Amino acid sequence: MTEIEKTLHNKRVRPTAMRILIYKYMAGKNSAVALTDIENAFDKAERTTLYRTLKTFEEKGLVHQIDDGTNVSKFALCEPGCNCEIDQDLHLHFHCGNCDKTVCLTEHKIPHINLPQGYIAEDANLVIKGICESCSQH
Amino acid sequence: MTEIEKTLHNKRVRPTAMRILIYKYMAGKNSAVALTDIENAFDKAERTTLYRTLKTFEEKGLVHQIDDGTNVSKFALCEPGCNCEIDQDLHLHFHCGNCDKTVCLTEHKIPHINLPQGYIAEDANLVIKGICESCSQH
DNA sequence: AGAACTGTGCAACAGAAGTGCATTTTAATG
DNA sequence: CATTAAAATGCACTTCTGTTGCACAGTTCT
Repeated sequence: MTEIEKTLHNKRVRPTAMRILIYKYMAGKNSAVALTDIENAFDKAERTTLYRTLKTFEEKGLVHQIDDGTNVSKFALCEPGCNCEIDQDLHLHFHCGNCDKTVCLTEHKIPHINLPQGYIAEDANLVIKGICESCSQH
Repeated sequence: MTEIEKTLHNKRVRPTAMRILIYKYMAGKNSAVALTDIENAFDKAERTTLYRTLKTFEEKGLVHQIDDGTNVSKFALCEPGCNCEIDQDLHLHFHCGNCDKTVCLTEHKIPHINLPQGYIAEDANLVIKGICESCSQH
């Protein structure tokens, strides 16, 4: 049993061939991926399978969905300690307008905001847009 | 010349009948509107016209586009003093999961975030999700 | 082996966003 | 006021993402 199979198993996700491939693919990227990215990476892949796989991963707390403002949902693996399916891990995300990549800044949590009277916060999404580390060096 | 016509004129937007209607509609709402909302409000309206009208309004600084995480673009009128087409007015937005409305909290600016070395911020989007004022009273 | 369940593939649909082109409306000018 | 150029509008269509239903394949359990 490989590391990845163990990880899937720990999160109660049956480690099928496809799921392992998808997990491996995501683990190899340092930025969030869109469904279409995975689809293009393996040309044998079915959109539906990927779609449902990502949903399963998300439900089981293996990945989290990111809305970076591009109107395309992105996904990124959760950090080892992250329990975002129970208690949200509200880190912020950075979207580079140059290379179009979105990365998690897991060390940077969303600051607490005082809302007006009557408003109840349950979730938050903060995306910073600009130029990322590798693009700014050129 | 009405107030609205003056406002459009000041922003170099030709005040056509449709534009005045759209502006009036948005001014009457206290929450952000989607293109579909306007389409449904006037059944004579053409999607394309609305689409391009909103784009024009946005370019000329009459409205700002809001990405509230619903994957549907919303728009809201800019406040009188707002010059968000030049120098962004980074207030935050609140999306209510109950009534599905999105509102601007113009008094609440997005706090400054210290990014890691090499990252350059140009824009930011912060959306708080939860229960809004009027929904929490029931 | 057979039953029951889960995962996968195919086809199709829904909704939003966006484009090209012809026509109408508006503003500007003589 | 008639003419004309530019801007706005309406219509038809395309593309892309997300989503669902259903049938089939693969897995697990007894």
